[in-house]
Amino acid sequence: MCFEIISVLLAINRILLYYRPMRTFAETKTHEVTVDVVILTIHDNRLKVLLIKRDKEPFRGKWSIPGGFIRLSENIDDAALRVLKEKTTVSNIYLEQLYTFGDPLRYPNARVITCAYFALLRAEDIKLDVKGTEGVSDIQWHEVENLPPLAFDHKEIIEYSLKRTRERLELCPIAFQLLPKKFTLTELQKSYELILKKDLDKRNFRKKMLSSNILVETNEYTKSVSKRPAALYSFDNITLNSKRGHFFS
Amino acid sequence: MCFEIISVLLAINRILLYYRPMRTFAETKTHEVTVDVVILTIHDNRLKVLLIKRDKEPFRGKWSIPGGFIRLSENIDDAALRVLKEKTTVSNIYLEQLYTFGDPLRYPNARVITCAYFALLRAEDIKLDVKGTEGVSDIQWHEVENLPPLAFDHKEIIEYSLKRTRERLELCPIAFQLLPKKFTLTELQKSYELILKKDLDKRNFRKKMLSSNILVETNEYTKSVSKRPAALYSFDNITLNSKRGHFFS
DNA sequence: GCAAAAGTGTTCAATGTACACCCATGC
DNA sequence: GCATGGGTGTACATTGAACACTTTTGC
Repeated sequence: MCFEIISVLLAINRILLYYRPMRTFAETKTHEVTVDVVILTIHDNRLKVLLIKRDKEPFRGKWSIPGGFIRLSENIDDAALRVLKEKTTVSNIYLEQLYTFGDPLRYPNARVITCAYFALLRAEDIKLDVKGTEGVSDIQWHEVENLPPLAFDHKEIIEYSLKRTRERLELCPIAFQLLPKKFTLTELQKSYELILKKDLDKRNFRKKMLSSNILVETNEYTKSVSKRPAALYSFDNITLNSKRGHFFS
Repeated sequence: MCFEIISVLLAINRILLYYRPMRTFAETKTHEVTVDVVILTIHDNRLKVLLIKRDKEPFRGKWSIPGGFIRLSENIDDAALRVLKEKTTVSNIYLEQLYTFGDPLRYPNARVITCAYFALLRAEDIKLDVKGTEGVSDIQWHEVENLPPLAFDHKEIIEYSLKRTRERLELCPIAFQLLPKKFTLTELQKSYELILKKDLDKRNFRKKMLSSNILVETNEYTKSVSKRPAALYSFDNITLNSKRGHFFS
């Protein structure tokens, strides 16, 4: 008898938890846990982050990085990948857990802890498509140097992802993940300069890249206007993977 | 009227949530979130981790790293510090968020996501005291090279903390945090060797340390048996802090 | 022929690595 | 006087940093 009452109450409990409005989160004894993914790419010689415009409270009308609640039976990496797949056509993606942000005041009227990830993508692998994404009125690339007002603590999260990307880049050539499959050395150098926020010496950069044996000559060249064509390179996955242990120590 | 019923149900809900047994966690719509702290030190020329013996299910009788649930109004760093303070007399501690582990199967019969931290402490700052710590039957240092069977995924968490400590040590001299306030160069070198798991050249090591200007001569010497006394050094906090921007990039 | 970006080597400084012997002390 | 760990310097290799001119193309 007692057990049946508790079962009924638990069932009601579950339903209430499911439909409770945001503002009651803080009144329960639990935290919500989300993943948020900073998606970076390089496009038009600019380092850009994918932002969505929120069409629901809180922060309706503000921009934010894509995210979502972690499902009960889903591990956190899979949740991040799911968020990523909603917005992109992923393939051989660079996705890394960044940091977990959990200030009690980061989310209004609720305790929401977010496990932040960052991903490096080729711009060509992105589909900018709002359809089917509930609560989103727009989706756009934004230059990281010129961000609009952001929801929650997403400005801090993006800044931290840039810092981490910079640290990673000093150890291994992850900038490839941001470029088209075939790229010129100048484009590669430019991507390094955008991430590291400093100019690099052209000859030293090329020497270092070419001596690392991770580049493959494609024997193709750019066709451009009024200048010398540039050699296109691609990225030696096999050599990189064999060096991964070294690059990532 | 409807509001009152909901209020009563929510109150019952809160009570039930508070007292529900572990096995019903997974039946609710929420995750539990904990912090776990890997506490490292060097003692008797060994790298050691602080473990507690669990006196409650799950994993009763197994060893685990100290941890606890994050309170609703507490940020995650504070929760980690709270766990640390229960076991130690902290002062100027090195505490860093490590990684968030959230495999659905890591915790039996519940979904518990844990935000792992690691801390580097002087052995002298630890109090090994079980009193007042509910659910703990023992607390001991264990050599990281010789761990007992551990609860949950704590073996993985410890291993990851060692990897991270190694990476940090290559960038900045955090090994100080593990040693007594006054130490010999040989002790410092030994701590590097324990963390990096490789032998270092004595002359090169001393040259590097002494030229970095982060060591202060105390003009004190060890008094030992049948050997030459060794100079004791301490750690120049001022110089280190001014270099922190550099050490941590 | 000119604008615009591609491509190319050498020199120097700093840093890391290898390596072997004398010193101070307690017993 | 001997056992034990403390303390010391040089030579070489590797890596990073500075620096300016020629080449190829489209117009």
